[in-house]
Amino acid sequence: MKELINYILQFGSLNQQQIDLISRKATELELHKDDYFSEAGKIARQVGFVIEGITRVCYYNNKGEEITKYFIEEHNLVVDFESFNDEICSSAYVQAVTDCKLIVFSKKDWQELLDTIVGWDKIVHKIISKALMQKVARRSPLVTEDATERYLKFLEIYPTVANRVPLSYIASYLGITQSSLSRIRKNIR
Amino acid sequence: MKELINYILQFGSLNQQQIDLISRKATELELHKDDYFSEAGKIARQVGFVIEGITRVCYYNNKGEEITKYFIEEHNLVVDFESFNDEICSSAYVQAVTDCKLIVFSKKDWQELLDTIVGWDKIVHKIISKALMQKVARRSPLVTEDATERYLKFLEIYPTVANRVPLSYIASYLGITQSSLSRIRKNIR
DNA sequence: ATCGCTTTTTGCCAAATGACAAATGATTTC
DNA sequence: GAAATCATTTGTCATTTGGCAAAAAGCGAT
Repeated sequence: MKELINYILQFGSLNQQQIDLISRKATELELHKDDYFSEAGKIARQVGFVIEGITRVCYYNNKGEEITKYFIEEHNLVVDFESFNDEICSSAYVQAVTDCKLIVFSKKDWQELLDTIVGWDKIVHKIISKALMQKVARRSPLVTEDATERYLKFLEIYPTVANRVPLSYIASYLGITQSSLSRIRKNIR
Repeated sequence: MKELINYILQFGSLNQQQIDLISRKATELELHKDDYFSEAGKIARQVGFVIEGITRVCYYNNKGEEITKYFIEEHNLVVDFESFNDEICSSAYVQAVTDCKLIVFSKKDWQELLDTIVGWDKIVHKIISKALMQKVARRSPLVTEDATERYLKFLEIYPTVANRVPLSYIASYLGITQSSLSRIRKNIR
């Protein structure tokens, strides 16, 4: 919980009363490897914060291949923001890649925080904007690189992820095949 | 100007007085093809709105190749948001790809709008968030596709752009070579 | 330890893309 | 309108990556 509060305080200040309110609304949630946090075709009902473990957002393309859109590491918000906010069906799955410990807020409690805490909306906006910018910053450079450089960038971008997730997830994130990635890994060492 | 106001009103409501204030702060700016709106190494000083023409954001990679990060079409905000907001040096160029007509706000005037118009910050946040989500949504799918499908997706994503910008810009946006793109175009018809 | 299952590695060959250079086409300038 | 400049297309060949299948390695359950 302290971790969540510290994270939030990076984006704005809160008094003790506000912090207590947030803490009271928060619930712990454990996910097992491969569990879904939210699913395509459903409406995201929770905002989560990853305390431990790695999650990913993935979808299926028109060939039925499973594609990893991005990974979400410890100390990040995990939420299908569009779906959660606008109450529209999601087009992607949010899945635990390892066993995970999360702190979650229900839609109702989240709304209550927005209504009660002055400046909470600004903090949330900052958090979301930063996350979105990070996604752009991580994705864009990959397109223009060859497979090896993509993997090297991946290692920079997600230093804590590479050895904790299946190779196939990384491959689909990078847009290369498993076999190619396997060969690339071999050549790098 | 009407165009800008209509655009803004999609994201929230404003009374006539507020609209007038925005209109008074706005300045017209014409850019010629290849002019820079903002430059790498400098701090972005203006927020713009594209009335006519196409701009792009580009940068140079470690091999000195010029890479187009994305295009900005008519009726979109054009601003290096991080640089403008945090007053840090930009790492990218914002450039007119065709002759452009923009409406711009100086940093000072923009700040005044934020201070004066209740709810302006929310509207801006919405606009920015939407733009960022769009960037993610446009970029991510490209990584996992082959060159031909990337170009087809490009045509869907930027239907108004394909025939108005140099092939080389599109190629660098898609992460393929000019020659390949030229061949792909030939094969599609 | 062994079996069954999944993930990763490897081999082989085909297809896609890149690199480089030359030719063609388009546009600007004088 | 000819020359110069820039953008696009095309040709040739090398390299990278993908597709497919089999082998090897890792892992959990019994």
